[in-house]
Amino acid sequence: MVKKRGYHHGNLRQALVEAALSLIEAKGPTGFTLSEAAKQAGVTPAAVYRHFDGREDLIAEAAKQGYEIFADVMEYAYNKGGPSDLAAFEATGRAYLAFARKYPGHYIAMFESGISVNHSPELAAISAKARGVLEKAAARLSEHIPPDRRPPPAMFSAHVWALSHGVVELFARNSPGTQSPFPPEDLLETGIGVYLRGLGLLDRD
Amino acid sequence: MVKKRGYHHGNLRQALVEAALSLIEAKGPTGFTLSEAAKQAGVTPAAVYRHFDGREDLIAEAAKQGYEIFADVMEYAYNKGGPSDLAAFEATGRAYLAFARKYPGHYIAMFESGISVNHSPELAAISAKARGVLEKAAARLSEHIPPDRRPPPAMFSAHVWALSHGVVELFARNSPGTQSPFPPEDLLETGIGVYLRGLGLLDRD
DNA sequence: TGTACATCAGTGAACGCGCGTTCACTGATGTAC
DNA sequence: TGTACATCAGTGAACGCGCGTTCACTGATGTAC
Repeated sequence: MVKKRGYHHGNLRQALVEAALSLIEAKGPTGFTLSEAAKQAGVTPAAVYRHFDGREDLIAEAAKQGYEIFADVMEYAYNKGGPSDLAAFEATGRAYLAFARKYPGHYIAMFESGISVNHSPELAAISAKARGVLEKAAARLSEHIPPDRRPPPAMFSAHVWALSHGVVELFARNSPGTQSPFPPEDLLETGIGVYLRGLGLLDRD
Repeated sequence: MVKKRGYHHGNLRQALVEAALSLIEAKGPTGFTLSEAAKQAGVTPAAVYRHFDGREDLIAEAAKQGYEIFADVMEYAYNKGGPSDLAAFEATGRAYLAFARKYPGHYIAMFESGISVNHSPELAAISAKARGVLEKAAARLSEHIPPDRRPPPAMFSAHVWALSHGVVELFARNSPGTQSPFPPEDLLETGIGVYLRGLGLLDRD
C-alpha cells in the first residue's frame, strides 16, 4: 500500500494524511480512526504522535491541505475561466463542484468533519483565502449590475456558495436512496443560471 | 430530567427518542451514544433493546419523527402561506429554515447522521412525502411561467432545496468561526427572491 | 375483593472490542573528528 | 575511511475507558376466575 524503507518510513506525515483522507472518503469522518490510519500507513498508532498532536490535529491537517487545493483550483478557474467576468464566475462555480467530486475526502474533512476553521491560524487563513476567491469573482461580476440594485458581494457569493454546497450535500453523494433527479453538474449550472438571470446578469434568452 | 414512575418507565420509547435528539443537538450525530441516551432517560442501556433494534434504529426513529414534523410544517406553511401560489411558495421556503432552527436535533438526524432514507419503508415514505410538499409548491408556482421556458418542477424544487440546505449548513450553525455575514433568514429570503426573479416570477422592482 | 398466574419492561453483570494516548525503549540515521 | 555519539523516528506493551450488545434474572402490571 505504502512503500516503507525499513525502520524509518521516509514520509510518514504525508502518508498519514493520505490514509486519513482515504478513510474519511470511504467511511465518513466518523468512521475514521487514528489507529486505522496508522495501520494503513504501515505504522504503530503511537508513531502518529511524532507528527501530530492527536486525532483532531490530523484531520485539521487534511482539511488544511484541502483548502489549499480548493483555493488554487478556484483561483485557476477564475483566472482562466474566460474573457468575461461572467464566464470567469461561472467557471469558478463549476470548479467548486469539480473539487467536491475529485477530492471527496478533503471536502468532507473541510465541511463535514466538524473541525473548526479556527483550529489553527493557518487553517483560518487558508480557508479565508478560499472564501475570498469566490467573493472576488462575485464582486467583479456584480459591477455589471447597476449600483442601486446591486446586492452586497458578500451576499451574492454566500448565495452561490450555499447553492453549491447544498447541491453537493444533497445530490452529489452516492448515499443510497437519495439519488438525484438530475446530474449535480446540471443542477448547479442551471441553478446558477437562473440566479444570475435574476440579477440581470444574463439575458432571458 | 425525565419523570419516572418506579420500576416501569411509562413511556420509555419516546423518552429515548427525545434523549437521542437532545444529545445529537448538543454533540452532533457522532457524539450521541446509545448508552448515554439510556442514561439520560434514567434507564440501563440494555433497556433500549426492548424498544429498538439498536443504536441505528433509534436514530432512524428520531429522523422519522423529524420528517413527520417537517412534512407537516411545510404543508401547513404552503396551505396557509397566502392567497397566491407565489406567497405560498415563499412561506414554504421560510418554513424550511424555521424547521431547521426549531428542531436542530431532528434536522441533524435527518440530514447529517448518515442514516439512509431506506432504513425502513416508513422512513422512505415519509421522507418522500416531505420532498413532495416542496415539489408541489414548485409545480404550482411554475405554472405561472410560460411552458416553453418552464424548468421541470423537480429541478426547480431541487434548486430551492439545495439553496435552503446550503444556507442551513453553512450559515445557520453556530459553529465557531463560520459566522454568517448575514442572518440566514435574510440570506435565504433574498436568495430565493433573486432566483424567482430569474424565472420571471417576480418583477424586477 | 382476592388470588394465581402470565406477560411485560426493566435490571445488572458480563463480554469482547477498539479506541486514543503514554511511556520507556531501540533501531536507524546523520555528523564531528 | 572509521569510529563515537547525538538525534531522530519508530516500536510494542500497557492503560483506562466507554461502547454496543447478550443474557439470565426479577419486579411490576394486568387479567381470569
